[in-house]
Amino acid sequence: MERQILHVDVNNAFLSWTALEMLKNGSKIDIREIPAIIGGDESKRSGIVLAKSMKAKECGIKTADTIYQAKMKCPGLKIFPSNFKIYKENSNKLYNLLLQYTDKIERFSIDECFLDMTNYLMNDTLLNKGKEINKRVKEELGFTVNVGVAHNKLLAKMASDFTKPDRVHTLWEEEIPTKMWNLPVSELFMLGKRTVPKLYNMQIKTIGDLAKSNKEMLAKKFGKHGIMMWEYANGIDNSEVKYKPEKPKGIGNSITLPQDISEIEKLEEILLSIADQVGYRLRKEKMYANVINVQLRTKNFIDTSHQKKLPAPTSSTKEIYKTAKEILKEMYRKGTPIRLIGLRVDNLTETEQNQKQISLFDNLESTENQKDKEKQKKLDETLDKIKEKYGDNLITRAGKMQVEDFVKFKKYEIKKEDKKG
DNA sequence: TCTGGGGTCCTAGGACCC
DNA sequence: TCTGGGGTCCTAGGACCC
Repeated sequence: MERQILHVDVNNAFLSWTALEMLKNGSKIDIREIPAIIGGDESKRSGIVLAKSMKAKECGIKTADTIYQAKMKCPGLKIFPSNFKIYKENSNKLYNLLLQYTDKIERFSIDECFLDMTNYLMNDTLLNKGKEINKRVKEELGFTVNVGVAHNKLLAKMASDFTKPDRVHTLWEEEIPTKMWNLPVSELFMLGKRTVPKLYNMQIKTIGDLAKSNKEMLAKKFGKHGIMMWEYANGIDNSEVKYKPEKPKGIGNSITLPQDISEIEKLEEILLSIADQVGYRLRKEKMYANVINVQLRTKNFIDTSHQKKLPAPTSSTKEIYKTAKEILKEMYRKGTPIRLIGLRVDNLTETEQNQKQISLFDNLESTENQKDKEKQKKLDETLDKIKEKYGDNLITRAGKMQVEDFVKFKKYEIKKEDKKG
């Protein structure tokens, strides 16, 4: 049976939501009406464009431009910081409104949802439902959305990306040649900046060119990705709307340092505070990590990552940090200026026990070791509770030296702030 | 005054075992 | 002395998304 799919996409989400918040707080200007962007902080070296107003877009500003570039393109540009707490709230409001139409909703990102409306149309048409959602979001929530209307997720997503803002577009199978095939191939979902130039060299310039090209040839050249892009270009997508929240496959945090760091001791301090965050998030998910991964980015933007599989799954901050520290030691070349450091846990499982290890390892483990583990667990639990209550800003491990290290880092951050001001 | 941070999935090569 | 593949696990890196 034909499926009935909607894709709801908030227009300039971060900027619109910031605009609403400002208006709520008495602002006289609506930043949606002027050349404005939501951007990172240049002094923290995270100066990129996260969202832009229509007027900023008209200047040629693109998402992920540097703020420096954006300013050059548009003198007089207004720049505002992001606020993810506000974004999450608005995202939830949208989700709750959409729940009135179907419970089969996939939250594809903070500002995008897929709705499976099959069996939820109630004698109405899919297009009418899309129009109703578009109208109600605007009237009840105060921001606008684009709605894509189609028979699968890919086509619904492509449709919502047509003219913006505040529009409802269909993309039925018979409309593919007129509405989609004339678009440049770079507009197709999942075709990024690496693949597009390769296709151009093959004289594949529009989505239509791709649709009419040879599938086997693409498979040979691009593997699975080649088959997928051919199917997408032809509007083929059988994937389901994943409405049940899924357990994460991995959890990670990373930080671009306010200034390059070339001393491993300092990198270790930062790694500890990241391990603390990651461990906290992992325990909140009630999951255990089997793989620890450390990522470094040099001052010249060269990324490397190394990982290690653990003998048994863990959620202990201490163990995560211990392994991460070993990995860092192995991969870090003395004196290299580091711009970014990150820590991820992967291969997550829902149990602490690794079947293979139960009989072998646990029995062999000394009682001393077990006691230490118990102690660590208690410590993690206690610190988690404190974080829950007061936020996770100034809480760190209990070890005296490590606390000092953490304070040192905080001071270091503050010093950078002062310099800038 | 260049270039965020959070993810997922895929591929390729080496180690190791049979 | 020389010469096999198949399968699985592990790791590093790349590509893509928002």
